[in-house]
Amino acid sequence: MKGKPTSFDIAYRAGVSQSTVSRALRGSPLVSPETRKRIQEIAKEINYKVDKNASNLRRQHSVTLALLLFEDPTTDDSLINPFFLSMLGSITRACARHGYDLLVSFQQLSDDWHADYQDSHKADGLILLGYGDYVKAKPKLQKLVEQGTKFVRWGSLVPGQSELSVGCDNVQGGRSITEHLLSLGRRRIGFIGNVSEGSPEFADRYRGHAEALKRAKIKLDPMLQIDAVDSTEQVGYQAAQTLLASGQRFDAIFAASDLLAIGALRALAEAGLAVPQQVSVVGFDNIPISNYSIPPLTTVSQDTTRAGEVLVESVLNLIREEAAENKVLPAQVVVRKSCGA
Amino acid sequence: MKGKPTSFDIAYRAGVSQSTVSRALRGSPLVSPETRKRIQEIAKEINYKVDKNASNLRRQHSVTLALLLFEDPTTDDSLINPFFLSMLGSITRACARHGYDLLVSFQQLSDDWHADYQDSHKADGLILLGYGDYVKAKPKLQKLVEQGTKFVRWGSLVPGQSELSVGCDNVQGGRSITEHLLSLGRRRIGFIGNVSEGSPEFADRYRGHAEALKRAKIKLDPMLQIDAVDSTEQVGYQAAQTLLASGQRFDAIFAASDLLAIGALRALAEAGLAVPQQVSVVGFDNIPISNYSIPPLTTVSQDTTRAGEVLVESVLNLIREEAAENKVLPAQVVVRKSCGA
DNA sequence: CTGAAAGCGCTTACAG
DNA sequence: CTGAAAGCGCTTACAG
Repeated sequence: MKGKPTSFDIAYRAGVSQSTVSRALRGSPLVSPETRKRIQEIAKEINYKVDKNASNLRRQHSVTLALLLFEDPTTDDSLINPFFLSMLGSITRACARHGYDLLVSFQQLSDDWHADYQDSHKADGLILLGYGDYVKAKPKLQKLVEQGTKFVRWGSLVPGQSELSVGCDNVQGGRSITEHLLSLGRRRIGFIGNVSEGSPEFADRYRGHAEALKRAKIKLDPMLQIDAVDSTEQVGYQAAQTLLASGQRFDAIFAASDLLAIGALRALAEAGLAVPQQVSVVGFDNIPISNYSIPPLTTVSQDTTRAGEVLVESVLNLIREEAAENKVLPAQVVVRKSCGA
Repeated sequence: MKGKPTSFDIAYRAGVSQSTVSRALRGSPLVSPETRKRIQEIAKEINYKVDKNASNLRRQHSVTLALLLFEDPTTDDSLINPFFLSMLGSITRACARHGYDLLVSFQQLSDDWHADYQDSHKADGLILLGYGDYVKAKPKLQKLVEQGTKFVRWGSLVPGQSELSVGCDNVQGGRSITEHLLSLGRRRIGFIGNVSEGSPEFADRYRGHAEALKRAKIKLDPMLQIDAVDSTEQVGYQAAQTLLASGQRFDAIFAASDLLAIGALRALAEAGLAVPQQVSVVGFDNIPISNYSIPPLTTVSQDTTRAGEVLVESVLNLIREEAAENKVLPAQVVVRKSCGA
């Protein structure tokens, strides 16, 4: 046989029509068990696989999802946020479970990705991860919704958002971890991370932090909040240095991400401050390395396995035109050494 | 307009034939500049994108590569080797540069992936990462080659291999890092990692290690080599404990991967041994976190950006039926604090 | 430089 | 339960 076998080759061998072959292979009930069995055997024997392009063209969908990772073009290759990377792992697995393929791509906000993926029928739906500044992304997302693009965004629920989103409960997570710190007797807690509208996740974590303080009747001191332009170790290091240099007293640091926390850990070590004896440090995300920092980091876990699953199910609902609603997943404190518990 | 626009819609609007539209959009020289311009404008205006399924079906290829990550099904989601993850990043980017899409999937060695991807025309070529035990994988790879599957394996060059591979020079990397350790006066160097045929990378690193010792006229002590069933922090931790418990004297540890080294660091810290004062520790891979371990890890860098590029170019060569040869990329020592330089 | 037509390999109404 | 036939939306040899 020259070239890849087609359904006609099988039909010929099985002595049936090509239609029957197609039906048998797609699991149609309109075919007798014996015929189906014979066809399946031949297919296996000659290593036949349905041509996806033909099948997709005919059925007008691709059984493929696209994962679009947005990223700051200024950051370098290797510094992809490990949190996104574990999301990628779980999304890949969730797709496989649902019989979908996963296309992965890095994008810039300016790119024409919606068109590129969905309009060209490369993917039936999109999953957006790490869109950068939400304020900038919002109008584009809105336009996508209007165009009927099937997509879901990973992130915080934002008032007035038009797109579907799945995220973890950042407010609750921030509240829980701060409550934990308070339970350990910490009172002056530095917060590293942006709290602007453009970073809804971080802002929500800060909001939860503030709520916990309020419930404990402790005044929120804005001097203890340090901006972090990005979620990297380097930025966390610098932010902690800024906090140190400010002369503010503090007995704990709540970094809005583990990467920031790990940077803070380094700055504190250099400054000769013992963690957790002198300063408790906690992060957010529970990325794999947080377990191996020195000391191991107390943090807030977002269940990435579940998140990947929910993300995939959500786009799938959109694709099937079924009801799909925004989801907020619970966040859980993971106590390790860095907080001093 | 109902449904997605097709090339016929554009042809109608532009007052030309559908063939001309297709040619104009594919950049055929057989179309006048004015016609092309008009067509392109209309396409943009009505948000037209070539249907990939139709195009691929007709052209008999998919302009897509598949990245297959093999993994031990027993390990949990989040523990994907960070080294593979950065490879993934660079492979994704390299694909984009070449105009290819990237399908990502986790596989088990037993799966029917070759069929699943290439035979079904989902991907034109495959990139294999982390195939587990090479001895087990070999027969399957050989069969793939015989079937004409276009794929490239990331890893060490193995005598008698039939498939195309791209890897880093693990022998040279192992030699260089050991030479570095020797230059610092270290003489009894523990090696953590398997050295069997099933793990050709690790075996090569050990071979380089042995070569360096030999050149320095130092006897290789097999008692200082500790197996590591897997490349994880946990396993590294245990292996270092085994080494410690063995009662062997050692003034350095060369772990075959950074993850193993980071585990060793933890075991040494617990044992009250100062790194690098009492024991030098070095790893291999230069994964992002190695820069943030305490102390920062001296390691061997595999240039993942370059590796991703070469991997993609290699499969592309195979696909285009051009000459493709096995590639070995240089490895470079990255000196940080953990070695005591 | 342009158009009419065949065909890529399927899926699925339609007819039996 | 099965077959003949149309058609998904392109690309490209063929003819002009």
